[in-house]
Amino acid sequence: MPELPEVETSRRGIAPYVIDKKVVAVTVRQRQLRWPIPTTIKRNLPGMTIDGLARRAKYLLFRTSRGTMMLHLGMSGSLRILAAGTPAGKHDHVDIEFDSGKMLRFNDPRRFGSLLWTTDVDHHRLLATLGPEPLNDEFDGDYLWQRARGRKVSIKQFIMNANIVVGVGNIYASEALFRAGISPKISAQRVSKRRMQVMAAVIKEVLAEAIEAGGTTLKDFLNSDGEPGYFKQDLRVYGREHAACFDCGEPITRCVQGQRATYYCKHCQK
DNA sequence: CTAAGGACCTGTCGGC
DNA sequence: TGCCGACAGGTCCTTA
Repeated sequence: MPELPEVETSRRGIAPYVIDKKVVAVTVRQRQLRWPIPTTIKRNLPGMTIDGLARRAKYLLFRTSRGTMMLHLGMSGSLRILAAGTPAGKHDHVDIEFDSGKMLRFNDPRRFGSLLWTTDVDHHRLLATLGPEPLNDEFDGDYLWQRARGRKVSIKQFIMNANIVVGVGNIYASEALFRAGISPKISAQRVSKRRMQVMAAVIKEVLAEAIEAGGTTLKDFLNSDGEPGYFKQDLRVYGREHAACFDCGEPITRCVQGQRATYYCKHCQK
């Protein structure tokens, strides 16, 4: 479910309900997520006010004067704002209740998500080595080209590497490569500087468009039960194996790279 | 250092 | 209907 656009959409959706709100209770029903939820959360969070809600890569950062709660949605996590006391269903692992009478509920069937606590977010090991945010100015074609020196890995796996650039998930990696006309299989070091400039531009474009489309998701976000696939109508190659390419009409190809599915047009992408 | 593969976990879908 | 394998929007860790 969560690519960067959806994480950003989630952040915007929940922000009004958590910022400047005081936590009155934390309920943990299942602490075995990607990592066990530390006891420091239940110990530190109640009584604290959420001073800010930021996003770094796909982590949501809930800032308090005592420390920061880091939340990652993993592969199947979702957040909802509900009235406090709403009965919990399957995979509703954590509730954070506020003095407003609302609560933030974290649901995650596959439990690849995580909920962590840190007093030093600037040096946290999971954040320290991350590459730039794709929508920031520091991320551009020159940067990509420079980082690709000596990299034999495929361009698709290269742009999905969070140490190079964060937030490019499996769907938008395929989508961006299609828009750039670049084959997902070519080695990163063999992509010219000019083409890397196109690469960076389309990554920004596709993520920005998806965040924009997230407005629709945002609306449903609070009252739906997390149906996936809001961006489906905009996808040009992802999930379209054998279907006709929108540009040339040739069938879309599916292959596997790094154990993840890749979709591309052999005719349009070289 | 890079690259490749396994690991974590549940749910759904198609085929037999 | 039941069973089984393949697959799913992430990413860290181990090994070579």
